[in-house]
Amino acid sequence: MSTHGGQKARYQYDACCYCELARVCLPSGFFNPELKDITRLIDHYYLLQAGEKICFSGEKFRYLYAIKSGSAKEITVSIKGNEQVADFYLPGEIVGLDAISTGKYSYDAIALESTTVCIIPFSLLLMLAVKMPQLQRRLVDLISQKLLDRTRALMSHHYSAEQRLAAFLSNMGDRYKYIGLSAKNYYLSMSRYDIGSYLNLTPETVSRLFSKFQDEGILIVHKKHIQLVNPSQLVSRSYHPH
Amino acid sequence: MSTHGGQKARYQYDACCYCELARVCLPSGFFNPELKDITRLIDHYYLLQAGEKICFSGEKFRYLYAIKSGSAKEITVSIKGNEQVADFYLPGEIVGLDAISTGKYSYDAIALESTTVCIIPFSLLLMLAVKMPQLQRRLVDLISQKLLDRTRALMSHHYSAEQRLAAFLSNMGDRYKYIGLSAKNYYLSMSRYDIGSYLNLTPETVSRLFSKFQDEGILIVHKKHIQLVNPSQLVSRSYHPH
DNA sequence: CGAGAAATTGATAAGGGTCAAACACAGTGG
DNA sequence: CCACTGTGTTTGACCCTTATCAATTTCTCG
Repeated sequence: MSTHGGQKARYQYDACCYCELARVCLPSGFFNPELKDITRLIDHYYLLQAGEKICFSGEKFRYLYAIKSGSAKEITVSIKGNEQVADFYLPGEIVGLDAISTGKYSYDAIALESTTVCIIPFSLLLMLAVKMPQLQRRLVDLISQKLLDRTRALMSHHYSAEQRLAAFLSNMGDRYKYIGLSAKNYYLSMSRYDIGSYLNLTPETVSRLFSKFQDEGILIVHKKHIQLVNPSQLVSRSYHPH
Repeated sequence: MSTHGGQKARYQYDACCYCELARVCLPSGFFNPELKDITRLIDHYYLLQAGEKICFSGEKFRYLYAIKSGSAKEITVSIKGNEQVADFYLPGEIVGLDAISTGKYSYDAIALESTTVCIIPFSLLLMLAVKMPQLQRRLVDLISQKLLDRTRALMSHHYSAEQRLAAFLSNMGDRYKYIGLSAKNYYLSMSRYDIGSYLNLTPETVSRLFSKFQDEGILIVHKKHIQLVNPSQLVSRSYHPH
C-alpha cells in the first residue's frame, strides 16, 4: 500500500480478471486478451471511509471511478449552499461520466460507507478506445445508459411521493440483484435525508412512508436494513417505469 | 425531393459546409477536410410539419437526428397513457443520444412547428469515429453534455414553480442566443401545456406565472412570443444553476 | 363564420413541507 | 459502567404551494 495526496488510501490494483464485478462494470462483455488491455488501464484503487470524497466539484476531470465495493452519493451544492443528492452509486457503477464534456467534475461524490473505487485514467481509456472499437462502443453505451437513467429519474418527479419511494426501493432491489445480492433483503447505506433529497422529499415524508409501507405489510424496516415482504405490492405502488 | 415511408418529406442533403449551424451542431470544431467526411455521413434530411414524429418510442435506433430548423419535443408516454415532456430541441441539437445503449428510442420526438432534421446514420458515424479520434471524442462529449443537462434539469425540481419557470425562460434565451438569435425576444413554439409538463407544473400554474411576471414588468407575453424586458430580474427569480 | 382547442382566471382542496418535540443510537469522556 | 452530547429518525400539528375543478375568453383553422 501507498498513500497519495495525504488523504485517500491508495492500493496497487490486481486485475479486472479477478474481480467478480467485471461482468457488469466497465469491462462488461470483454474477455482476454482485450480484458487484459483494459485491466492495464487501472493501476491503483482507493479505499475510502464513509464521508470521504471520491472527487469534488470543480476538480479537474482526469479519472473515471468504478465502485469496487461499498457505495457513494453524488451531490451538487447550489449557490445557496444546500446539498442535493443527484445519484447513488453501487458496486460496478461508474462515477464521472458527465464530467467528460466540461473537463471538470460538477459535483462531489462521497463514500457512504467503507468503499473501494478503481481509478480509470480517462485519457488512457480514450487512447485505448481508438485502437479498440468495441471499447469505444462500450464507453458510448455507458454514457448513453446513464443518460437514459437520468431521464427516467427526471420523469419520476411527475408522480406522488409514495410512488417515487416505492419505485426507488424496487429499483434498489433490482440493482442489488444485478450484482449478485438479494433483491428482497438489502442494506441502504444512505440516510433518510439523502433518500429524501434524491427523491425531492423531506426526510420526514420519507420516514412516514417507510412507516406506512411497514404498517401495510409491504416491507420491514430495521434502521437501514430493508426487507421486502411483498415486492409485487411495492411495484404496484410505484409508478411503472416502462 | 423524394418521399420515404409514405409520410415524412425527405430531401437530398447539401452539406454541413453550407449550414450556419455547423459551428454548434455535430461537426462543431471540425474543418475541412474532416468536415467533408462528416458531411458525407448525411445523405438526406426530413421536412416535418408540426405534430409529425421524428422518431417514436420502441422504434429501432438507426439514426441520430440533428435539428436543422424549427424545434421538437421529446415525450415519454407512461403506462397509464399520459404524456410527459422530457426535453425540447432547438436547431443544432441532437435527438436520439439516449437510444444508443438500448438500440431503440425510448420516447417520441415530435416537431413543434415546421421543422427540418438531418438524418445521421449511427453505424456510419461510429465507423467514421474509429478512423477519426476527434470524432469519437466529439460523440462522447455530446452525450456527456446531454447527461450534464439532464442532471441540471433533475436538480431544478428542488425549486419552486416560479424559480423553475424563470430558469426555463432564461435558459431558452441563452439557447437562442447560442444559435445566433435574440436572447430577449423569442418565439416559444411549445404550448403552455408542454411547458408545464416539462417543468412538472399544470398549464394553469404556468399561465398564472406568465401573468405574474408580466404584471411585475419582467417580461411581455404575447401568445407564444416572449420579450424579456428585465432579464437580470428573471435570473434573480430563478434558482441559480451554477 | 363556427367549432374545438388552448389559454386565462377564479375558487377550493390536498399533498407534502415546515416547525416542533420526543426518541434512538453511537461515540466520548469521566 | 454510565451520563453526556450530537446526529439521525420518527411522529404530530399546522400551513403553504400548487393541483384540481370550473367558467370564460381567446385563438386556430377548416
